[in-house]
Amino acid sequence: MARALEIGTAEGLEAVSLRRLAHELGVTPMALYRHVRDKQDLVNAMTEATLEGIDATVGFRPGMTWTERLRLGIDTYKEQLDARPLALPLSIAYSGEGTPAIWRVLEDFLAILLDAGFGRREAIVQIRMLSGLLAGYLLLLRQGPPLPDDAHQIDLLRRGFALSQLRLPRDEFPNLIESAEDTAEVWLSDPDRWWRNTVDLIVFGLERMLELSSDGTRGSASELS
Amino acid sequence: MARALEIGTAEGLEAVSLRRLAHELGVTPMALYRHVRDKQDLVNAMTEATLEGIDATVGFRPGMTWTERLRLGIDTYKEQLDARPLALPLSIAYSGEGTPAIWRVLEDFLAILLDAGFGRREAIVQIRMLSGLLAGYLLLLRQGPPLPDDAHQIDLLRRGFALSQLRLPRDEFPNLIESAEDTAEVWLSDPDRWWRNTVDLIVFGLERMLELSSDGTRGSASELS
DNA sequence: CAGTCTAGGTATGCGGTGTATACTTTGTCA
DNA sequence: TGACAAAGTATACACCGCATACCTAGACTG
Repeated sequence: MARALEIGTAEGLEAVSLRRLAHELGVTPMALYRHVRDKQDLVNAMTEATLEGIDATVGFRPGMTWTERLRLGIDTYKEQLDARPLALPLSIAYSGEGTPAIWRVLEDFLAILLDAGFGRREAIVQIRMLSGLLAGYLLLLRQGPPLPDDAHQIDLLRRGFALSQLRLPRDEFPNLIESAEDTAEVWLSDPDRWWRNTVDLIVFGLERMLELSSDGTRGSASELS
Repeated sequence: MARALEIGTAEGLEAVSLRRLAHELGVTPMALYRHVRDKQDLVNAMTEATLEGIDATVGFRPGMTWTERLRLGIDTYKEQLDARPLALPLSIAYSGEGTPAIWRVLEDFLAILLDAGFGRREAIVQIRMLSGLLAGYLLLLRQGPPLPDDAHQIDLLRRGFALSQLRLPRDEFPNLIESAEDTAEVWLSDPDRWWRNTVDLIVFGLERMLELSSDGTRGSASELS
């Protein structure tokens, strides 16, 4: 049932309505309420079905350092989300208590951070932050229409983008105007570039937090040495 | 016009409908189409009106280092968004080319990063990433009902949260189960804590990226020295 | 076998949504 | 005074989620 739903969903989440779905199934709209309490309930079911099977640890191999596993895990997680176009919109609309797949990911990243040397509470805080940052970032990454394949088209878009900034008052926005063309190029370019940048920032940041954390531990609870 | 709209909006964005708004204004629904092309157009107008006046640089003073300005700017930005409950939902629904307020923020952060020593292109990439991360994080921060004031209520919620994890199979989720109570406490706690943590991570990450960037510059384009 | 019970499906209808088309009012200014 | 444009109205269409009441076919049981 939820399956036929995903099919009807292959063309946009907001196109999924109970009536539409019922019609697609050759059935009366109200029949769906035998299987689903609400529309929200439907959304939750869709979410859990979509997220099912996500596993950020697929490429892990024994000798990896924690940063290697973190990087690979984040990338894998992103790839698997990318392979599920509805994952993000559904996650936003989701209202349940959490799905097994999400707990799986939490567990795996928690293991990485604990292994890295974070204290339990610290690791959890980092995970909390990480999940927020990543989900949000992925979300933003997707918004707006995908770039056209035609290079000329892209160029046109960039020109428009740059122009709309060049119209700003020069004295109030000196840097923005100075960089308009660069900005257009960065904004409307292959997302992989900023994705790499983001992962770098997160890993570097976590490394530094770890240093500070262990320093702080020795400093405050100075029992050893 | 857009004003009377924000009023009707003080009680939830999804409660804003053209018909509702028209009724509230003592006017026929179709009358609104004299002032607005679409509902989307309305949303865009609301967005620009809501974001208007955001200024992340209010507390800046002359002697500040770039990290101080960055931290303060991010915090100020967050505060001003927090003061506008509709800012995030509206930003998601927004479909325009960008608002002056957003460009203002971009300009200010761009200035900070350029001053810090990032190259122009690098700075733009960082800004791109930063805006995604922050917007997403803020978004996630808000989802779910706000914590109840009653401490006992909070405790109940936490117990439920922890319990739902303790039900997981122990051999598959060892860390999650071990940390269930801590997780519940972190998840359902004052958001300021993870916010601080997030800002720290971003600043640390950027500092490190800056080091690498300048190293890289000297390494590749080794003209000086 | 007869009878009940129930999971699934149907019929009808209410109140809500955005918006297209065509018409009417009203205020301003030449 | 009359033209004209801005603002508002009337009506209608196609969609939405969902409540209530009714029906049907098959399984399980006495």
